[in-house]
Amino acid sequence: MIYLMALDRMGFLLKHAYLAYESLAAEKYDAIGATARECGVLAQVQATENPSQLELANELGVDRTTMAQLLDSLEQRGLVSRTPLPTDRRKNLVSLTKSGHDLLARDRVIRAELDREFLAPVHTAEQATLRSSLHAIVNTQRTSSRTP
Amino acid sequence: MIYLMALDRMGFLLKHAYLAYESLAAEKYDAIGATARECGVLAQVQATENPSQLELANELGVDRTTMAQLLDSLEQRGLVSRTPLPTDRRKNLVSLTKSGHDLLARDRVIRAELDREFLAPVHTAEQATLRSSLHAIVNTQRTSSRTP
DNA sequence: TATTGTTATACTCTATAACTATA
DNA sequence: TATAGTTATAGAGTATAACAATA
Repeated sequence: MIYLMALDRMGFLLKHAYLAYESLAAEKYDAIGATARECGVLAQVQATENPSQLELANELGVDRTTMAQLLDSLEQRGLVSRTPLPTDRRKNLVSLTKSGHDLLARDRVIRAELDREFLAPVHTAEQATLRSSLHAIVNTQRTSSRTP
Repeated sequence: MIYLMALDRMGFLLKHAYLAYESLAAEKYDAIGATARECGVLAQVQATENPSQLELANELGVDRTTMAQLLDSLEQRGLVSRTPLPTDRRKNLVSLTKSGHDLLARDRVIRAELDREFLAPVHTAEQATLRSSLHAIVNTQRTSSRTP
């Protein structure tokens, strides 16, 4: 009888694929003094155009306290600015600085190389499938676990 | 100009797919009083047949101190036993107890349902591709980062 | 002297709770 | 009274370091 190894389990595969990506990303992103995650926050700020901190947190699936910490660091390094919304001063509108924009340009180059290297073991034809499958899973889970 | 959202980044997709799986797994596995991860350890013990703690740790990609903690808990619950190897008493051979075997049988049922539900958003034809792609990535990274 | 396993400790990531301010 | 943001704290998961036993 053949026993299924833990190595073939979905949980193991997802965890270690994630860890492998993070490890490779840490190497590559070292050159620009920011993490892949931080660049993800910047990208979301750019895509959303002046989100509040809470909107940003909800979009990225993190707690607002975690977002506050991330933004503290990004702001201290001059990558984003926080501006109180005049019509509702409880909200901080987050926007990219010039440095933030510049960093995103460098991020794009690094990420292209990172993804290329990370996905190298997967046949070219299946790389898009991998991405779309993950996308489908993540979108399903995220939309079904939203609080009303 | 259209900006790429952070939500489409590989790191984000992998992380949240992993978190979604863990969240769903935590629900399902609650019924048997063990985690998916613990069942993965049991499965690896079964597949390897009497591994030492260190072998087990290396195979599963965790630190030996982490493995010691995992095994402490599994042993206390009567799921595995540790036996010093007579020819090298530094090594503990890990083996499944009857309860450990029984739990693995229940794990198989739970995992089938869990995977089915988790992979539901992915077309059936692409589910195997997702698994094989992750497998290729994880195996590549793991074998290339082994210490000699 | 090197290896296996154990224990104590520290670090990272993240969330919960309590607080301030604004509405 | 509810919401946005901040701060302090705690928890999970993991690794590093020091140690004991064995080789």
